[in-house]
Amino acid sequence: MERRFFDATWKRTVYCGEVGSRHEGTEVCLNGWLRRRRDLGGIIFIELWDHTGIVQIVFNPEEQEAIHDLAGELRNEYVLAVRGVVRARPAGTENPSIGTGFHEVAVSDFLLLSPSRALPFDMNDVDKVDENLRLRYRYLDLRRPRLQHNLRVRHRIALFTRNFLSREGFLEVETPMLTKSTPEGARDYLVPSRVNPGMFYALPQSPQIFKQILMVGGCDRYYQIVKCFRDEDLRADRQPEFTQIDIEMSFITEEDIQSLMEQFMQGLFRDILGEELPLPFPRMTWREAMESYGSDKPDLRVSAKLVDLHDVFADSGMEAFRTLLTEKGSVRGLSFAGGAALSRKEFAELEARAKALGAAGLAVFQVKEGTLKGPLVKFLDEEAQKRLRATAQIGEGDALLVVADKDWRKACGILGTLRLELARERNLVEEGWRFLWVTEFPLLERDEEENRWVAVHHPFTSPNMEDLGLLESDPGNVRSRAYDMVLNGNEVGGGSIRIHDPEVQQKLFGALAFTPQDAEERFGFLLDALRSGTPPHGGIAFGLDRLAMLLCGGRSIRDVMAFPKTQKAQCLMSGAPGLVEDRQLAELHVTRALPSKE
RNA sequence: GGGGUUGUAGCUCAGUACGGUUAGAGCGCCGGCCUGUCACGUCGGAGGUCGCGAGUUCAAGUCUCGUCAGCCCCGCCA
Repeated sequence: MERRFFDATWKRTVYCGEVGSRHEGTEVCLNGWLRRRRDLGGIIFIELWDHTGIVQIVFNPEEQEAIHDLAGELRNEYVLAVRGVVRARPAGTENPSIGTGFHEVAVSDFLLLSPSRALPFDMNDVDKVDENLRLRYRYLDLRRPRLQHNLRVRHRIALFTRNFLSREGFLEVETPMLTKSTPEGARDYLVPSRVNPGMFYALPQSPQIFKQILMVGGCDRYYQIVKCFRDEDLRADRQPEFTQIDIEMSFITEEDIQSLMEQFMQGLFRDILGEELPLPFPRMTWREAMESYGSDKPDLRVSAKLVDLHDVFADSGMEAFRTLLTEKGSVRGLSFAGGAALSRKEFAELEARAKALGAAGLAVFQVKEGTLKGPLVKFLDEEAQKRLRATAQIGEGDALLVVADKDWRKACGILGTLRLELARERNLVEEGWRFLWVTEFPLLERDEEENRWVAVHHPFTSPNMEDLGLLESDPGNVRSRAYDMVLNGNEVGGGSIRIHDPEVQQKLFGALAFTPQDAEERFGFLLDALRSGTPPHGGIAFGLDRLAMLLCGGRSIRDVMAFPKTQKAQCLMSGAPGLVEDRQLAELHVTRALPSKE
């Protein structure tokens, strides 16, 4: 037979998953992958797949003998163009478990477009396959309905974002990928400059400074869906390159951006999931989040809260706690409904976990048969016991876990971790989408290694103007104008009102222990810009990958990225990163200095 | 940098607590039979450096040490 090629006559007239009653009796052309074949000796069925679904094709030797004979050679994942007439399946042979299951295509002719080798894993059973292999053969993994769905959801998120922000007057502006390294923050990915020997670009950790300068440049409202790069260790929700929805606005305060971003989320969830989010989202200060939930990104689906046991133990007979409290230490509790049933062994296991998190110990109170039990009860008089039960709101059958530490953040953090672990183990995480804003983060925190103050958010975040006076006297207690959007215990976005006053900016660089020359050298262009007529401005950035992950119900952002990297930041498909030739390095004025193997 | 976990046929796994014939199963692959299946059925066949390297032992998939890789977590991620 003459060799035939794919041409206009073989282009599909309908997607596989869309074959239905309206095509009955008409000839259609389908393009897709052979997902499964059932050769009954005479009649042959194949399932043809594309991203819309699956349809059954019938090769009947009585109807098309020559075509049927050729079909015997077909194998899984061959790419075919198939022509045939759509008809209702004979009564009793319908398959309601697939969308097209009441119809089939009686093939009249087909063209093999591309055969496939025997594949390294079974396409029909790919959910269980080792991620190693899935990443190496990502093009096969991508043919799974799950990943197809995720990529399409991700596209719809990006599309909704562009439509929403464009409608609200935002301008999408591209900022450079080859930019300048700044020493603050995450480790940079560096790119050597061939024409500037010894000099390096950095890939952006975020377009932060550029978007602020766009505000100085009169752009008023900017956004960008943009790749960002951070050379830090990976996690299920962290990749070295990831995508931000980056947003900045002029002449606004916190309330403006927060309420607009709530509307954005409301629209997005309506569009993607058909969910109606109630507005406004609750606001919570960072301090309250830490004290009540032991986290700066509280998961409100878990109802348990932490309590401050200062008043219970301040005058108690418990010497160690009393001393701790007089020295500004902290005793915190986590009420644990049903915890009275906890066995000695289970508690020991809990205590071990608390210690692994850095706790000196873990104490427990249990309410059994109306009385408070536990090793510390003997230190508490009747009054203090009453206060404990009232403060912690524990009743019959409940328990209270107690951690003491000289640092309240540590005590709360440990209980916050236990709170989540216990809730997950005991299925106490409620369904739903629980958003909130966390506000008033501290501006600065102490870096003990470098022995200096560093920015919690970034060095362009505006301090709360009321706290400006504390910048030199008590830097740790300066509140910032930063805010995070938190969803179900995930930080999905974070931003701030920026510093638009060059003097405040310089003051902050001072607090971060930059010399004036340092500041000028590194950020002089920003300071110059700020001195050139700068509107008050602020913004936010959302992690597109994390949002997509949550909206797809996934556990890892790898499942919403087409080509993710492994925990060692490698691409198993392409083999990146790889070695380069000496000639390339020489051009870039770079030499290798490999670590010696001990 | 640290802790945990996994690694046996192309894929998913069993076998390892207590070392002992020729390392098994299902799926996939190859071949035969089979005309309404849909995880088609059925008969047969090929397919193994038990991640890699040392060590203990008469004997190692199994025990010891090291190492590599995937995943989860801590540190880190303004």
